[in-house]
Amino acid sequence: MRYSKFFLPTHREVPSEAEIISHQLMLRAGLIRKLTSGIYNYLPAGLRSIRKVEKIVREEMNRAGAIELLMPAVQPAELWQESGRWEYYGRELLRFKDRHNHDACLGPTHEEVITDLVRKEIHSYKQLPINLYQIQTKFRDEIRPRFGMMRCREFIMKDAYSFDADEKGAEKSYELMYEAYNNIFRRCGLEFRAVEADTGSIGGSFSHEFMVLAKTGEDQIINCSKCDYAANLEKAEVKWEPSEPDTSGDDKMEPIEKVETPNIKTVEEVTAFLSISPEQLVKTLIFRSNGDVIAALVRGDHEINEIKLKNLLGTEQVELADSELVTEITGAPMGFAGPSGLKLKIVADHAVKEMKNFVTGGNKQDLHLRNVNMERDFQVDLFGDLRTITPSDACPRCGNGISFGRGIEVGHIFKLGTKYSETMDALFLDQQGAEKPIIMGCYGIGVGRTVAAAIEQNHDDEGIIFPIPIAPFEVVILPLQMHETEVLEAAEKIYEELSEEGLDVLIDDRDMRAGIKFKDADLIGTPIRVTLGTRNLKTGQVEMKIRAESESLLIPLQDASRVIKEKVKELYDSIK
RNA sequence: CGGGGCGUGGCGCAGCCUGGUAGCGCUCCUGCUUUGGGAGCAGGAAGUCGGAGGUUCAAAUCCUCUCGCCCCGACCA
Repeated sequence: MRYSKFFLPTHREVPSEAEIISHQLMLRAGLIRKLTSGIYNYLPAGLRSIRKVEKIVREEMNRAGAIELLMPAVQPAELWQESGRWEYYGRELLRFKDRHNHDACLGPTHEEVITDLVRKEIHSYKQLPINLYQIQTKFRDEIRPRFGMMRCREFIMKDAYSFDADEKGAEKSYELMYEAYNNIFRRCGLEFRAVEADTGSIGGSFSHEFMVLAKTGEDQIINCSKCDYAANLEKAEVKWEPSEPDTSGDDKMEPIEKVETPNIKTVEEVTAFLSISPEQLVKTLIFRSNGDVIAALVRGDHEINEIKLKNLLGTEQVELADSELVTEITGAPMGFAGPSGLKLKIVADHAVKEMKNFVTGGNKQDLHLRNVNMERDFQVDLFGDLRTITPSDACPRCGNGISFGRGIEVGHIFKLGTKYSETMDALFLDQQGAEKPIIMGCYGIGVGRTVAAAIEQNHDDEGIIFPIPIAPFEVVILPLQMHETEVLEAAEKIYEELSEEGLDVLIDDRDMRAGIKFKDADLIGTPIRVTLGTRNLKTGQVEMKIRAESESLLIPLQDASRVIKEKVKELYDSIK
């Protein structure tokens, strides 16, 4: 490609709308332009990068036995009503009416459409297993789009759906996708990690997220220092074992004691006021859960995990109560809630089970209680893992230490089970002639987000440092003196030779000063830069520089194409 | 939806408090000089100051409403 004939508008200045580095660089390097909030144009260079990710995705999906198809963006409301998600998906689902006043939506995902297709066409175990995928534009009307390509409303997604006759087959399909995803992100040149995750609104029983490791990631992830356990913070299990029964006799229940705590509300304030440690206090949190109100108890030094709470309760939604509701339920302003005397369902974290003679709120303004004990002073309806893991916790699998990090979710795979096939009657006849629901899995990759994550992970002060497999161009050639025929001809020759080899080459044939060409080449992040100038051509040499390295080297002009080609191969090999 | 911030040539911003000729840097165009890390000089183009209403002799500036965008939170792949 000739820069002069291409459409690659770069900016020197950082657009004020962009906060994170990948967003800034994608705008500056001319990869994307915003149309409106959360909706972007992919400019030609950005599209090239997108297409390269798609190509890797296709190759690995096909290799795993999946089959590509393409489903519509526009979907009828009936299917969503049938699955129940017309209500449940909420305002993120962009709805509209067509001219006949029929409700429709723009697909944020395609479980309904694919399940409908499969139930109509697949009726026998002989047609299973099958895994169908597409690369298609999705629309999710995000409450708050942000960070450029990271959280858009309209975005390109690869989504795959597997259909199996039995649980064992479904597990196999899941593992195939797990492997394929590892291959895809490795081949994109990314540093990533598969972590256990919550299933969210897609539903299902089990899932992994593929996280590109980056400081600016929206998700917190934890991983074990010894074994291969890794999980999203919101999912990470807390290791809990009942401790040995205390036989020392120190566990005697003391009489309950009221303490005046004027305007002392937070855990910090209460523990300081009473000279106790947070481990001696139980936090009582009031939640709204599908119309019910419940109380959740965690130890003072622990944080409630709403997702775990939601899963323990088996409800679709939990919401921390507002001050009005707290006052109504406990009879006291926020900060003085306690479990004793509450006429509510009470759930508690495992750690609370071990506690004796602890402090809670007194359900009265400016009152706390000392020496509160379970059973005697209140009953817990349900115990469970309710708290967020902390750095001092042990790995839930092997018991060794864990570490915290941040990641960008670029892929997510789910074991769906029969959630959709049962509600939508996607059934098949097994070998015995018995009718059964098909067992499903679904598997997504954010294509644009993968490009953004790659930039987030690979950049410096000058701009992007693209991993070569997803770079818009593999090689950029800079003829510095456009009026020197010697320079121009040498550059053209290398350009033609490399292009004929099938490499993606950009030649910066603009009549611009050298500095501008260097700056743009660095900004765009092309892995290999070849500079031709009168200075080095005098001695028959051209300069080759790897974007990711600081040193450049001189190579003889006559060997240039061969050496560059070898370097391209070397860069690819370093990734595989 | 709650909190905060911002809308002024393509981009980045000043001007607003205290109303009175719409400015700066970059970009863009022309010419000359320059030419290995975002050149210099000279000339030039480009803005209904987000929109609507109001106050006023006079509004980018003050008031009211409204639309859009960004950030934090809630929420969510």
